[in-house]
Amino acid sequence: MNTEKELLDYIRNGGERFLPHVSIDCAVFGFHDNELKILLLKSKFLEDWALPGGHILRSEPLDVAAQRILNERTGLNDIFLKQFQSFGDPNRVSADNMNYLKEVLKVPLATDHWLLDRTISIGYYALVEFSRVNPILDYFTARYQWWDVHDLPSLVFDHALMVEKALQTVRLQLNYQPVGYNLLPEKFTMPELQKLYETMLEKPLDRRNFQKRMLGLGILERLEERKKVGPHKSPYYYRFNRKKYQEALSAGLSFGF
Amino acid sequence: MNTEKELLDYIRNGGERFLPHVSIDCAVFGFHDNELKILLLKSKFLEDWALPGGHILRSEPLDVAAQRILNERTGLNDIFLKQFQSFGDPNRVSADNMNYLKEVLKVPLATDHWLLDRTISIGYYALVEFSRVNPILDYFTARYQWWDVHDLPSLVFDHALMVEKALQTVRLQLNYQPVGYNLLPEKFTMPELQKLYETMLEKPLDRRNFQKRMLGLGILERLEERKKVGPHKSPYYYRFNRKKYQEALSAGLSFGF
DNA sequence: GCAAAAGTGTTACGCTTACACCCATGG
DNA sequence: CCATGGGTGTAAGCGTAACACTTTTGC
Repeated sequence: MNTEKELLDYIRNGGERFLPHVSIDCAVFGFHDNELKILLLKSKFLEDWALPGGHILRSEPLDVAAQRILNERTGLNDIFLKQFQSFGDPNRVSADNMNYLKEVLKVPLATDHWLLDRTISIGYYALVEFSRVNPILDYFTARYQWWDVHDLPSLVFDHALMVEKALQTVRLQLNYQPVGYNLLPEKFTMPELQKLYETMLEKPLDRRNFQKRMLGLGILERLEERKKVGPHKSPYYYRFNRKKYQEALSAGLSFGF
Repeated sequence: MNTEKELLDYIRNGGERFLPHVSIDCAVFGFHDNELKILLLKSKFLEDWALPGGHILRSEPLDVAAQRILNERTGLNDIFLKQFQSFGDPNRVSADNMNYLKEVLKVPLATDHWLLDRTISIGYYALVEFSRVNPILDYFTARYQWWDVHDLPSLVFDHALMVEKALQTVRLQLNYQPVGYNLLPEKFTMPELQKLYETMLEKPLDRRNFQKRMLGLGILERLEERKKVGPHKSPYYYRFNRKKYQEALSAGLSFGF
């Protein structure tokens, strides 16, 4: 949807290509500056910020739709994505909230229009490597911005609830999901990994015990290279051993937090 | 839907009262004879067994819809119900699977009929007290039956997948959800409670450690009464102290399994 | 009296936590 | 040389798991 023409076609005829009454919204998490961040977009037509989302093609599986929607917006492929909950409050998107469709776009819309009828949204969360995301603007979107999850702007519809539930889910699954693997770059230091877990768990961890535990899982490889980052000893780089990580996850790995 | 007339009206005009493209299916778990059971129904019009399910009223919240659907089928109120996943494979209900609507009911249906179009189903699981369930038949349903989760019949659509995911979810949440509270009757013995956990965890537990752990949680009350069940010592009855159970859950209770 | 199941307490082990000193680097 | 942060091992304590004998009951 890069032109007004495409947008109008989407509004008028999207109901033929997409499944009405259902949508997908994605809480995209990244990690940067020792903060857990979430990617939000600002529509040209709404005051508040929103999760990236979209509709499901008529014959498209849900997981594929979520991947496609994020790929169109971030350029990323093979994103770590998990469905976490569906949101269906009948007033989650009020008629008022959709008024921009009529007013801003000057398009006459029937009350049973596919975009105005009640819509259930399926919530996905994504874990991505912060630096690899290059948001792609479309005709709908004014800009993208990463937000610290502790300091969010006002969100449209029920998206604040979605973020809250996505966060809860990620935190609960921290012990069993490859959170570090997906949120950190290829190479990272032990203090960086620890900061990630401290941020997720919202509590400080003991450096020595943390390192013992992580190395004890047998899924990390220490590199020769050290990161040079200031007036002190340089930390080693580590990377995940993909194969061993996969094996450990299959075998019921728990990080023990 | 107790008469053919009501059923026909539902098929013809249900799309006005219910939200199309979305449905709810419920995996109802009970515990009996030391087995975890699931409640399935046999439609008059299908070969295979099915989870109880239904559609969402146009302005009804999801959780309310799930409660209503189960209440209509089991007579139970205030059921412990949790949404666990939405299922949206485009072929989860094939056109062939819906042929019964045309053939058996002899109703001419357009291809864009609200019941034939692709439908996303929101999966809920319920934990109920086995003995309190009195299934209510309607015009659609031939009968209900409890099935051991290890020995299920052939299921319609993608309902086998739903049962599998529901089971996974229940097992994962065993430590944080009041599983015993909802699956057992008011009064129960310690061996019964232990059997429930052994069934859920699929492994034997030590009697003494189990009892210590459960009593240590401070949510059980021992009654004077003992259950008389055979040529051996009679076990005490216990019941949950609701108030303390709620407090413990809020405080982040974990059973430790 | 015997078979079957329930009531009960103690010990050992392992895992988790707490904790401190030395080293490298940049300014 | 000093401030900052990273690398590393050990000891104590707590929680979990292992384990056996006695009691009750029905036949």
